[in-house]
Amino acid sequence: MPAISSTADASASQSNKGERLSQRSAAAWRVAETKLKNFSHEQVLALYVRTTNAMGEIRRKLIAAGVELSEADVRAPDRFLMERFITGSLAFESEAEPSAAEKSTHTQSSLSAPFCNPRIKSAEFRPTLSALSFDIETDRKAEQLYSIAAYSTHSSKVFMLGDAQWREKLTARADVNAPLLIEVLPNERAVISAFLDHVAEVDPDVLIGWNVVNFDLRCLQRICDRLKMKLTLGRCVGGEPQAILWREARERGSAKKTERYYATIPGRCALDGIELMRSATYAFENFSLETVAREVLGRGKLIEDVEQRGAEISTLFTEDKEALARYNLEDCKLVWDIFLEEKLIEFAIEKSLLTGLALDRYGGSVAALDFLYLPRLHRRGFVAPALGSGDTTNVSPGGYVLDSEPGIFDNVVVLDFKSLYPSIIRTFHVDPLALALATDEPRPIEGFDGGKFAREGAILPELIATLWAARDRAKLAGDGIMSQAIKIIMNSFYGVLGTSGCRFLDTRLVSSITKRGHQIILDSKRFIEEQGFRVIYGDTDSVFVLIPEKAIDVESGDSSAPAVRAQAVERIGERLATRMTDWWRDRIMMEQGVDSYLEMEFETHFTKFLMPTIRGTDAGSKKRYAGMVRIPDSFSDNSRTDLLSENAALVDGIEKSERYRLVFKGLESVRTDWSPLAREFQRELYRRIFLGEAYAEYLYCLVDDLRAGRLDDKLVFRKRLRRRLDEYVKNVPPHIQAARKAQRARSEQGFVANEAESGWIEYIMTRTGAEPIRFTTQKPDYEFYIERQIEPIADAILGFVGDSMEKLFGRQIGLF
DNA sequence: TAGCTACGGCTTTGCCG
DNA sequence: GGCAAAGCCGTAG
Repeated sequence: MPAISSTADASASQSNKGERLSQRSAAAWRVAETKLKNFSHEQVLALYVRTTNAMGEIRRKLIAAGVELSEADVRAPDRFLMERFITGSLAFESEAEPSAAEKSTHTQSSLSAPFCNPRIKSAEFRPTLSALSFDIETDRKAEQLYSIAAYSTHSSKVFMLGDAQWREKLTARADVNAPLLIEVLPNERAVISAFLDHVAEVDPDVLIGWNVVNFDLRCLQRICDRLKMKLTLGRCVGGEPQAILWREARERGSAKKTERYYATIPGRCALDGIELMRSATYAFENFSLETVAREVLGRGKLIEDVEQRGAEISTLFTEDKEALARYNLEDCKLVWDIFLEEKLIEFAIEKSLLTGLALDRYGGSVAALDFLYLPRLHRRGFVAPALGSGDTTNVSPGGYVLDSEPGIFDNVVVLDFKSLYPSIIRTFHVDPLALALATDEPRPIEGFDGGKFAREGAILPELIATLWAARDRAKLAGDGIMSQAIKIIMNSFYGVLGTSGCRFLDTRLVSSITKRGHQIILDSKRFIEEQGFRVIYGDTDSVFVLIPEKAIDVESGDSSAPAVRAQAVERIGERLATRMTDWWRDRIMMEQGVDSYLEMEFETHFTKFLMPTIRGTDAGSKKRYAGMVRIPDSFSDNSRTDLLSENAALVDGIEKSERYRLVFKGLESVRTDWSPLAREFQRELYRRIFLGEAYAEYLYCLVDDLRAGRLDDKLVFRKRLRRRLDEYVKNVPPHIQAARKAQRARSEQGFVANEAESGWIEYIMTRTGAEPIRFTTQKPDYEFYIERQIEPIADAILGFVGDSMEKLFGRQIGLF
């Protein structure tokens, strides 16, 4: 049975333009769904808006466009069902299997309005949303509310618990020009009420914050429950401000540590900076507000010792409320400025309009594919398979990683295929519908693992083409946000097809992508070698090509100027990429008779490049390398405009010296579970060796300093606990030993589990093993750090310059 | 309120004798 | 004590 079946559509009945879909029973939904077919594009959009809590601007535009919206439309939390309506999948899924007659009939759906992405169709529905950033301060132990700070375009204010004396003191100081407005209130209830009034007055579309749902909102909710009051942060319905609706996240595996909740705030939406940045593929050392703010804004929190801030906040609350208010408000501002700087709300809107999912849905790749795919499928008269019908017995491979040649090289060029997987999908018509239709076709396009694809009728390739074009337009228009949002969605299609959570799961689809990728990378390597070049490495969609001096001599006319030679290398790289693209175009046309959308491009020129061996062997490593890239003279640092581009500078561990930047991939210096000592050491040592500088003295001094205790602040390991502490039974690695010691120490001191610490452990290695940094007085075991952190890093590169730790320090480093 | 696989390094654990 | 396997984490793409 084909994965996709066709069905005859019910013919259009009478128009039901005023229909309101407020009923909740499944039967009613189903009836309404059939009526949906008669709805105009705008009306369907209106339904969508309903599902996304009706952000103010969209709502106003729809109203202006003559679409009626009831209060109920604004409130309805049943987004999931509504999404299904829009995608047209709900009514069919639960029905019996279509008859043979139905299967053989391809009827066009009666949905007349063009049903495509509204953002791409017209800019008209691109909304702007008003925001309010807020942050609470509490006594962590007793969960007493200290203050709530709120920051928005029009006003900033701190609502603080305090008695009449404080009130007098602080009010007296708050003159008109002071940017800090503190309202001192006598009890928690009054603080919350004042805050709720403030929110109602500002009337923001979105509430933003840092872990805002699962910390600030949850905490406020618990306090409200204790006070027996309603947390009415929602917009008004019938004059009544609405309370938050909570839904507990479903448990996922046994690794889950703490419960998580989703918040529905009628008429508004809570956007969490952490989740949003994660979904946009930002990467930081960690996602603490301190770290991200330092990285993005170049400034951090107001309290110095971020580690101990729990205690400091309590002290400030009793002794210096103004300072606490400033701190509290500054956190709001940091969040606000991060959102502003990185255009996070705009990103959320673009993503939402592209995927059809609510603004505060951060993952949802499967649902996004449904949103984009199902309407198109439906319009062609086909019904998608239900969830769980895919065959999960066979697994498809992932990307192909070429064996590497270890060593230090000059002039290595990286060529890679632009969006390889999307371009494979596009070129070879990898698509669920095309797979189903291929059975009727005399000469389908060949895939892998039995996959064959029809030459006409594929949906996914068309979808990618549309997105691709939209992305090119966005890039041209300088719209990095849009471009990034599209890129994420395009790249998610492949992954989605390989999960049992996706209705289209099929190994033939996945293998036809990844195994085609294998063929492409392997044959590309062969092609380049036939051109007389050495390919020393490659991963999934890239090849690393060594450019010999001789070729550079020829290309540069025997120039010795570094800039001229670098340009020559670049030209050689560009030329290779172009030839490769052309070669594949010809070959694919010949073999399969389709147009190739594969495009190889020149990516990077490493003037120096290092490929390590697998430790303790002579074999070249994979997914670990370092290189030096020349920064052209004309380079000007436009601060952080490149954060959303392919290589976010600080994320990849790039360091800028005067004319070069170092790139580290996979090596210790980009691994957060290595000590800062080791990470800094690797950067410095590689820099020296790449630039031909002396390193012996540096190493001697480093070891000296370490043993003298001058580097004690760089010895802390930081590691995540991916499961609950008691679940580590098979193995108890060092970080777990440390975490258990910390847990014991805390309970002895009568502390409740520290929220900030859950899920992470910081420890050092001592003579008696791993010790939690917060609860140890032990001295670090310096020999451990020399042997296990310095030595392996040093030897990985020193071997290539005929040196080693042993040569530098003698047979026994310990005896030096 | 379900994207994927490939890979390396370090550690503990289990097994051998 | 020596060795291989398994567990765990973080990373590349």
